[in-house]
Amino acid sequence: MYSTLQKFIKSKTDIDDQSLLKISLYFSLVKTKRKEILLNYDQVCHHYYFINKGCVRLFTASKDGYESSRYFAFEGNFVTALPSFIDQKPAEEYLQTIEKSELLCISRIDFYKLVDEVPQFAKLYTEILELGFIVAQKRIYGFQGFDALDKVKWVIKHQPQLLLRISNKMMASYLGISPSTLSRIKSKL
Amino acid sequence: MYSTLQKFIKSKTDIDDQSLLKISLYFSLVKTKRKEILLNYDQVCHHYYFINKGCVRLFTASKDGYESSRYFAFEGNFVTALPSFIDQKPAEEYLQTIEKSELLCISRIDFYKLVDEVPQFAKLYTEILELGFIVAQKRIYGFQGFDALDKVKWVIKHQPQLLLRISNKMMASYLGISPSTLSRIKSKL
DNA sequence: GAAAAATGTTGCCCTATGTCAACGTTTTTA
DNA sequence: TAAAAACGTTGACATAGGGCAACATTTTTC
Repeated sequence: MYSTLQKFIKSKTDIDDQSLLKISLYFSLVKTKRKEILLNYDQVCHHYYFINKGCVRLFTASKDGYESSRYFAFEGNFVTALPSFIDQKPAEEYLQTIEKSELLCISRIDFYKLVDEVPQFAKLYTEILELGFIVAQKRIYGFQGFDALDKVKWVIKHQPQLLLRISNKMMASYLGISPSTLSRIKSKL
Repeated sequence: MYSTLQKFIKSKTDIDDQSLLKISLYFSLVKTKRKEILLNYDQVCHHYYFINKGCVRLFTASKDGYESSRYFAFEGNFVTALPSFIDQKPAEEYLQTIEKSELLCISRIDFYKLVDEVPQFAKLYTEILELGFIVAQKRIYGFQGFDALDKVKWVIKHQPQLLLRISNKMMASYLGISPSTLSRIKSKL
């Protein structure tokens, strides 16, 4: 149950087995169906998730139902609605599984407790933040000034796995283009 | 010289005067003209800057000279090309003052030394990362799916000071719209 | 495994916004 | 402070990509 998580942590920091076990035991297993909402727009986010299996999507929806996908996290990665998790304000975004998934869930309280008590976990958190920041940067700036074709090419180059696991509709909402346009572009590649 | 920096640090974490002084002494003063390049596209970023006075812009330029502004930092804030600073790879972006400025500069080596040696500084770094992440998020997602008018309104609401200190041209390159369009929109507000 | 629902594709038309150019205004430089 | 350069504004025009609808295909549900 904890092997993927432990492998992930070991890959990021030098850690003894005892600390690793201590960390692990704060995580509980959550099994979900596909399209299950983990966090609603108005909710404050109290959990961090590690994905053992499946895929989690971070997105928003405008009043008229238009969805805008922000981020997709797959096996072996952490995901949460970080701004809400940090500030404890309403998320203004949704967390949702897009496949049947197995998640390891830790409460915010326990998470920050580990950050305080286990230096390696603090280091891990710093690396998650650094990496998150870099990915977010690449995402914004990778797209800035791009037309639809360039965006698709960018994803093919930098996140090819997305195209394989994500529906066209979600892909389009991630790229900020319409499904029609995405469809037209794909037919010309 | 260090008073703004020290005020900033005190506002983020509980710290004794000795640690504060220790931190301060690693920073050296850099005075710049306007439009001075602090970091070039191909360079690896070795410094973190705190802005005592003035303004620093983070941007990229495509081969044909089109500039895309990423971020503007003003008095009392830290700024660097973080992905390059973290990974020590070429920045693929520029750092530039847009006004005559006074910066406090710390080398990457000293910066991480402080992160290791001064717990409050580590905490400060975590907060900078958290905040940076949140701001980057708001930036991406605030703009996603917006047309030009919505983007301008978003900035008026969330970063009104930008409109006062930044030229239309830079503002447009920040919003990802043409100066003409920005000009037309402003005339209709 | 049949019916229903969701998703993907494609054509037609339309709008927002880019490009270019002309001109006025402000800022910079010497 | 005068000349040059950069910037801002506005009009005419071109075009990428959105909206909608019809139909095809795939996925889900019972």
